[in-house]
Amino acid sequence: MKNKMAFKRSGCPITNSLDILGDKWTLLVIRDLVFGKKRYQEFMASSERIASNILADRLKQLEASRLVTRRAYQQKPARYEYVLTEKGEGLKPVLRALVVWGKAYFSITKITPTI
Amino acid sequence: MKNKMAFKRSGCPITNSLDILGDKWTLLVIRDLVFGKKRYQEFMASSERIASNILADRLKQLEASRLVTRRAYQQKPARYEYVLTEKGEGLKPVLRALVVWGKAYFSITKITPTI
DNA sequence: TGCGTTACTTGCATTTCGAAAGCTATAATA
DNA sequence: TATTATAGCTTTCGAAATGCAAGTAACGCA
Repeated sequence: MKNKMAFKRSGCPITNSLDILGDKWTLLVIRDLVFGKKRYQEFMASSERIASNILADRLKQLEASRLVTRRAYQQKPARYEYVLTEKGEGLKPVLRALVVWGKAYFSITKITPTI
Repeated sequence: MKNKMAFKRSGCPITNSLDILGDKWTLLVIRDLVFGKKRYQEFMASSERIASNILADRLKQLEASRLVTRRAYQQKPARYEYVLTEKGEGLKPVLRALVVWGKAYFSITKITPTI
């Protein structure tokens, strides 16, 4: 994993946010975390079918950006879970706004997450 | 330009939204449009220094997704401008949420857009 | 005739994505 | 004891996206 955006492109808060969130998967992982998912296989089970390597990469980036915390929930064998930090929880309004917009403009929307 | 996400990955409104908005540039172009920028060179002048081909591609995608309208503001020579549709304007709450989050968690944020 | 402006397009090297297969440690089962 | 299963990843490699630089087209102006 190489860091994708080590420098800041500008001082704009939108730009700073997109440097972390600006791709097709990161906010979906955060959505799952908001829904209470914690484990690797739970994220893998989502209907968007994220590739294993992409998920691992995103979880590492989210940890590096301090949006999630990784901790072992058991030893032998070591198993891990991911939890949103306060910074990560702070993205709920962004997700809510996306839900509102998505519902308003995509008729194919079937599932309506309550965040 | 090939279309990046012709099919829908799921019925989730967040997923549907990210199929259009999920990259590092699209929401920045929309931010500029919200600020009243209309012309190619105005978008090019933004401090994030978008590449010319990427800008052209994003404007085409935004038009295809019906978030912006392209129209000639003069003939001979033909010159074009871009304006947000209602669907595009509908993204303001998303941008506002990103500004709030970006301001809260990035100290390096200098510019504070008022959307 | 030559230069500047606007709105792009093209070429090409680098980077990222993504599907599939593989790996490691341990538990459960035959 | 050997095999299979489970969880949490990592590796490989071809395809697609990105981004820098240069080029193009149509016109106005000097």
